[in-house]
Amino acid sequence: MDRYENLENIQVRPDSFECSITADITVFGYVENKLKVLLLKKTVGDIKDHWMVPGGVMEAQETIEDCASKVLHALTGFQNIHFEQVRTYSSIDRHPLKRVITVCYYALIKPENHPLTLRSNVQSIEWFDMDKLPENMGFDHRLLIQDAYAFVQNNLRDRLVVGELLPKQFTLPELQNLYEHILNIKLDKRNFRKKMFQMDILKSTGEKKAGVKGGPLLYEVKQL
Amino acid sequence: MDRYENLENIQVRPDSFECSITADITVFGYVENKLKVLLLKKTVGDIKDHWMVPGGVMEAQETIEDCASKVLHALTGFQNIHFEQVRTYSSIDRHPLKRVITVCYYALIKPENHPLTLRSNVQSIEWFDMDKLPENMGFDHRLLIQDAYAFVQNNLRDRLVVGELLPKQFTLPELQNLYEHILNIKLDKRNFRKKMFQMDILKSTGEKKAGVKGGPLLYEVKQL
DNA sequence: TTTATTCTGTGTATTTTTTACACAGATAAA
DNA sequence: TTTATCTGTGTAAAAAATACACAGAATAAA
Repeated sequence: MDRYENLENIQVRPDSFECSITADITVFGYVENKLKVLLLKKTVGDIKDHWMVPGGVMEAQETIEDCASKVLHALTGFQNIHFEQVRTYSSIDRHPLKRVITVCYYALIKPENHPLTLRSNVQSIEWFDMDKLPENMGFDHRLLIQDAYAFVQNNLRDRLVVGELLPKQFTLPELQNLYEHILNIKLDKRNFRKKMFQMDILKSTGEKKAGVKGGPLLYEVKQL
Repeated sequence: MDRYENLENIQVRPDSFECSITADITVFGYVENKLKVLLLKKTVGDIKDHWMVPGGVMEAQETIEDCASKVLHALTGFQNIHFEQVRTYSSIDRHPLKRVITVCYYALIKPENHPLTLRSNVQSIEWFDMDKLPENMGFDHRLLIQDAYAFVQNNLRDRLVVGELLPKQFTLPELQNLYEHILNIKLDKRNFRKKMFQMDILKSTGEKKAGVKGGPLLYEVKQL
């Protein structure tokens, strides 16, 4: 006997089952030489007093990407943040109120460019060290962060995914530190530079960064 | 002025917007030394006479993965097929009848293990060469196939993603052909073998395949 | 049965890529 | 002015990827 034998609700119809969609964005930041994740507690909702990544429901007239922008802005004030899709989660009981599936994204930003403010509906918002995530996280958000982190690590291996993690102009040691902290490994200075230069993605500004011993040169990402 | 200023519908509520979810599965097959995609035309629905990948709506009591299994079985009869998530698409007008977002998967199967039959609601079902996809494809399914194909190629580079594309026991030349056709490049025989052996994923059965000149050895994938 | 044809299976030399490694010059701090 | 810290650079060694040819096995043809 076959559990699918008499299922014919394959076709999209006006009365097809519907459920809510949310976009969740794992926002990574890089500060004090540590990779951080932005988490918040809401003042309202079903799982108060639990930390979660920014997320919220999609509406009729928007794509999920529109929704992600909207949500990020509403909950953090951030605007024009680049993000990429990671994965979609659809466990049946992931949301206590009703059936909700969520499409997840990650974003990389530089916290000092985006000071945290308490927006409406937000009780607390904080950067957490990747290795010191709080115990009480809502929904499946711990899994979600894990997956997003793995995704970022993979992307970093052959592309340049600095995103907004560094200021527009940065030194090579700064870039290398970023890589080391995201990949969680130690890199050789000369080999790292060799690789970056042959990727041909950096442009020297000719200027030196003041206030640092050694007087390191400032670079920026080449625009295509 | 800010387009998001007075949006507060972030929170999941009982009356949050809902829409239908579909799972679409790009099924790749490998036959006659060619990589193929399984497409079908339905007898009912909104875009008749257009080829599309198997897909259908998710219901209340199932995850999207459940849905993908169900849909695949309903439309093709295939069962116990392994598939992986590729990406979620949410353009507003992608479906003519109503708002539908789709979560896409890919699967790799061996056509000769899964003969095509016309199931209910299916008008035609066929394997198409990857480089000879039909003109009249429904929805955004051409894009969807492109993305799935790129995904498979990437996976193949460092993992073994034979899926079900080959029989349980296969020869090294067969495996190499598969790689060459998926990656669309020519590989060196000796180097390919060297790589496979040092990946340590193959187990020799000790038997030779009959009916082939040279008497090639049969291998199978090592189970962990 | 013999012969011809086609396919499999193997090792080594060459090139390319990756890794390891140390010190002089610049700047800030003392 | 001296000291301490950080930047910037090249080369040698190791590892990985690539290029390449022929003998043996099985089928197909004579």
